[in-house]
Amino acid sequence: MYRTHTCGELNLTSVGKEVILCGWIQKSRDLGGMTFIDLRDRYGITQLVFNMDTNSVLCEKARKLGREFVIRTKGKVKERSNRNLKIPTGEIEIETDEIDILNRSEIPPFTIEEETDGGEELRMKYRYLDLRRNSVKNNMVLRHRVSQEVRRYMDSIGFIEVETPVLIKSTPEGARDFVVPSRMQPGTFYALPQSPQTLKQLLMVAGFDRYFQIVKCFRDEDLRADRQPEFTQIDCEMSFVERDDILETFEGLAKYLFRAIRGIEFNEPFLKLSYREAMESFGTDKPDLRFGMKITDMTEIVKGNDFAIFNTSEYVGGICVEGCSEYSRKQTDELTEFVKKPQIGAKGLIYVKYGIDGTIKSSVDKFYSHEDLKSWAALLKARPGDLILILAGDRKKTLPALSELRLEMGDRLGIRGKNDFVPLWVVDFPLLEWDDESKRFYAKHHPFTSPKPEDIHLMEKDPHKVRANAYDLVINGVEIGGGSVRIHDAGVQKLMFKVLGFSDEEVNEQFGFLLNAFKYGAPPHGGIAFGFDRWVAMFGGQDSIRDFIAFPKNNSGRDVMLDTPSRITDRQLDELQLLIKRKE
RNA sequence: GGUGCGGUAGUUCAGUUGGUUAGAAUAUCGGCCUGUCACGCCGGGGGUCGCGGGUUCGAGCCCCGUCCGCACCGCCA
Repeated sequence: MYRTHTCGELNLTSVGKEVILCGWIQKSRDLGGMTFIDLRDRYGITQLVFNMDTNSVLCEKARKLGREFVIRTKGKVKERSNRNLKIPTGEIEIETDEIDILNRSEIPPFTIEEETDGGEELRMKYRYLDLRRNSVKNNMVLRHRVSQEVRRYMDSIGFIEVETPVLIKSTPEGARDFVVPSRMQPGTFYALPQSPQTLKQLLMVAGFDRYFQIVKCFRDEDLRADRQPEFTQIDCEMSFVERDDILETFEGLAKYLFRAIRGIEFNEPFLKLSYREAMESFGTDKPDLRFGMKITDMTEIVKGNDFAIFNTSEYVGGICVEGCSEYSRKQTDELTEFVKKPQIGAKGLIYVKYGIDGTIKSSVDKFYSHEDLKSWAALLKARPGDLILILAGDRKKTLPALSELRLEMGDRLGIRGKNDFVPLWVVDFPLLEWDDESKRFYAKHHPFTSPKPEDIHLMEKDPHKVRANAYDLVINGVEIGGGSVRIHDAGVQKLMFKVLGFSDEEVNEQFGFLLNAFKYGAPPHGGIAFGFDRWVAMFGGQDSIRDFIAFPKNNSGRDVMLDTPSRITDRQLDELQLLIKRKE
């Protein structure tokens, strides 16, 4: 046998066994008369011991092994005289008879340890070394486990996994497509799917009824810590359902995963919040409900005094921060700086400190009486000891700013616990969104999302008001998934394209294949897609998805290990009949 | 496209108002060390201060440009 055991499995019950282990040198400790070597593989670390008295030749050989050398070693399992209870194999060691050096290693550019000294850029360049580290390796194992559990559960409730093509058709709606030139039809291009949306709908027309796929999707947009140009979705679709059937099915998946992966039980149904409620109470369509601190509309109560900002603002809103009435001037100044950052964009911050002794102090004492401030406190349900923070301005900017402020205060108070999970459904999104630049409506979700039946009559005369049969699964302020009931009626689909300003020719050219299919008996259907990377990162307790992807791209979409995107040869360009337009 | 922060030893960082030979830790190399497991002790080597220009008697430090990285805004149906 090439190896008999891994480096993670031997313990006191194995004492006396002859074993063969393979792995990488994690570290060696040379004490002169004896040398210890930590041998590492995927499964753990086992200590090898060499003694000058018993085998000086081998001991000298062991001393010369460098970090990350790959070796194969034979020896006998021995109980340690000094135990290391920090590792599972810490009660035994291998008394070594033989070492084969399978491969040498250069000195790695960063230390391959739990707490590496390597920066992110370097780790990405040498990702194959970074993946040797426990924390990153464990993330990959977690990812594997989640995908296995998804498949197990989806299969158990009758969903079948179907692979859809990766070379598909570009559509100008939505995100930018990654595009692949065709050699056989020069001048034409495939596009990589932003999601298999239309294909899964065709599978419904085909009668597949319950489909899912763990699938790569591609979007050529700028990156973030939680956004990669290629990412993985759990893509799902089902037929003969209405909205609540879909929500129930995938709430089941979510609950199953939380139980299987984190051992967390959710006995109650997930909260459902309408888009409108979410915006009004939390200033965002993906509220973090691990803590309260709801936004209160103060527009009316603050009007009528001489404070011009409040009188002229379209919207005034506030949050009540428990137990922060003793915030110092420095701290409130910091918060003011925070809301004035360009990304937040508030003009200023007004505070009311409701002292523990019942006194009220505010930054607008000149304009409002004690009674006025007391009535504000009552509206926000503030109690002595609380701090009220108020922003004013355009409703469209102020609510999101309050949302950011709320999250900031949540962080400061330490009430966004890494191990707390609060899922909810956000429902009844608007169907359409007005774009000022192109002076037209865009589908907020996508053009196949059905309007709520009771709102269809508003489609042409009041498109703003039409609500969609669309929903997001939000956990801890992160959009984990989103979907909708689709349009399966040709008339409604035509109306939708009309409102979006598509000509018949455009519709036909871009979506003809789908509308054709709908002529042949499309069942009512709907579905959802989950951001797999985000969900895994959330289970792993982190915000960035990068360390849950084996070989991620950097901030500017570059793979620094492969050093790509990169140029192709002139010959390749010729075959594709492509010319590169060079800037002057 | 924009904003902020950063780029100094293999690595992570410090570097005072612009002023001797640019430091620390760690890694690495050599020596000593028989129970280490963050081994310990002694010693050594290691620098295009991202790049280009400017100001100055003098620039790691100030100014301009540029490249790269991270976070965010726009964008992400």
